[in-house]
Amino acid sequence: MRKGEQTRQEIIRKAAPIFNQKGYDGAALSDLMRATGLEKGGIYRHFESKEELAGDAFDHAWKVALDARFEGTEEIPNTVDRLKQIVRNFRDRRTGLVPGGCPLLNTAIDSDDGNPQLRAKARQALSSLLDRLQSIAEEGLRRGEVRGNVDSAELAILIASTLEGSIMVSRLQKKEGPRDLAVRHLEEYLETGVRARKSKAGAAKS
Amino acid sequence: MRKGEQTRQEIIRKAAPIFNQKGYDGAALSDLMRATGLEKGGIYRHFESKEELAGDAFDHAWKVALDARFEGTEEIPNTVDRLKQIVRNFRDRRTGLVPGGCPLLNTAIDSDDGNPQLRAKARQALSSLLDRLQSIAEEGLRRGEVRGNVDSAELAILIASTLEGSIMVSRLQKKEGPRDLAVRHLEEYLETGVRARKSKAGAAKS
DNA sequence: GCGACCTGGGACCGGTCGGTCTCATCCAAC
DNA sequence: GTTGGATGAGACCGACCGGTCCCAGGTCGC
Repeated sequence: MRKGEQTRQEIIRKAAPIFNQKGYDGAALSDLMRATGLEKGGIYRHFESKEELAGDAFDHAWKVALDARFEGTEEIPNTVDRLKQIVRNFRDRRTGLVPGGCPLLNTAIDSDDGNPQLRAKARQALSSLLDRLQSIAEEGLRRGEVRGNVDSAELAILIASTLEGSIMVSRLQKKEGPRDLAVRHLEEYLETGVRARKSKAGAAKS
Repeated sequence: MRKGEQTRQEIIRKAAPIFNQKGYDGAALSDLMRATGLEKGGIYRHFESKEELAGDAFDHAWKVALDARFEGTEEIPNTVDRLKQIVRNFRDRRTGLVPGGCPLLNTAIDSDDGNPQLRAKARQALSSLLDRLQSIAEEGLRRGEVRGNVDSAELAILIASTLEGSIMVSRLQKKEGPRDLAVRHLEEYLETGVRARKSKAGAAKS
């Protein structure tokens, strides 16, 4: 049972870009066979269905994306600085990502009408992103680094949706400008609308 | 040549929601046959290929969406107020739209890897939206209603991508909150970061 | 009201889809 | 070194894909 698991992971790794680029319907078994170098039987030995493989491939792609976006941010002490770095990571940390653009964006649109299983995975992925952003904002609120009138859940949604939208535009235009613009806009917003004013710093709570 | 054109338009109208919901690959001829009530031959009489039909269906869906978003804004004298109303229209003018969410967002993601013809249409659709927003911003700059340091092209991109991203999140969560939040955020930004300060009003150019 | 042509039905096509099954081979534990 | 289960190949399946074509019937100009 050792070689098999290895092959299984290999299939997931090779299949993820196909699903991310072509979507669920667009990714034919023949594409997956070519990408993995396996015949149909070799693939179906490890997965019950195309849908199961697509689900695992999405999980993989999303984990890679999420890791890249939060890479090197845990140790930033100030929560607003941490959020700013996460935003910048959308622009700067792009190596090693699964090709085809943001898996969340792709899968959300792809599974919009049908495929409830993939849709559930997309919703869960969005939640995982929002939860991490929100908990940082909440920490900032507790520590007085974030202005008291900021709603942490709303801030998380604003950051995520602004970035995702700009990624869509950037990919469509094949230009990086829109994404970079969104990053700058959010940086400015975090500075002017979220970070606690200096006069209040340290005098926030305790 | 009269009845035929009528049928053709009917097919486009009926097919648009199918393509918008299921995507190009996901929309099978059998779906289109069911939606239109025609047999295969009846459809292919009016279109050379599925791709041509998909293109026309997208054009239709996008026209409807664009009209709704700019509806009742031309007559607003102040350009910043006009932009604010356009932003609000994303939230408020939703009747009569082609079901399945924003056609631009859907088609941009759908055609991301392949289908160059649909992709070209999506790019063109984005341009049509950005151009209209940008020209309003430019008018505002000329009239001194928009702050001089605002880049009209960047403002257009920021508005479009923020709204599109929030629409994706809203559709995924099946909640309207994220979209409404983006509308509020943009309204505030237009007020605090775009509208010319009162002290300068009237003293802008001539 | 006739005739020509426009229109739509539906059988038919080759290809490809996702999925199954059998069998040879490989590998690993003993 | 043997053996039994894990592994992958690839032929095969029925369904359905997008697309073609011809014919019956409807529509329209005259």
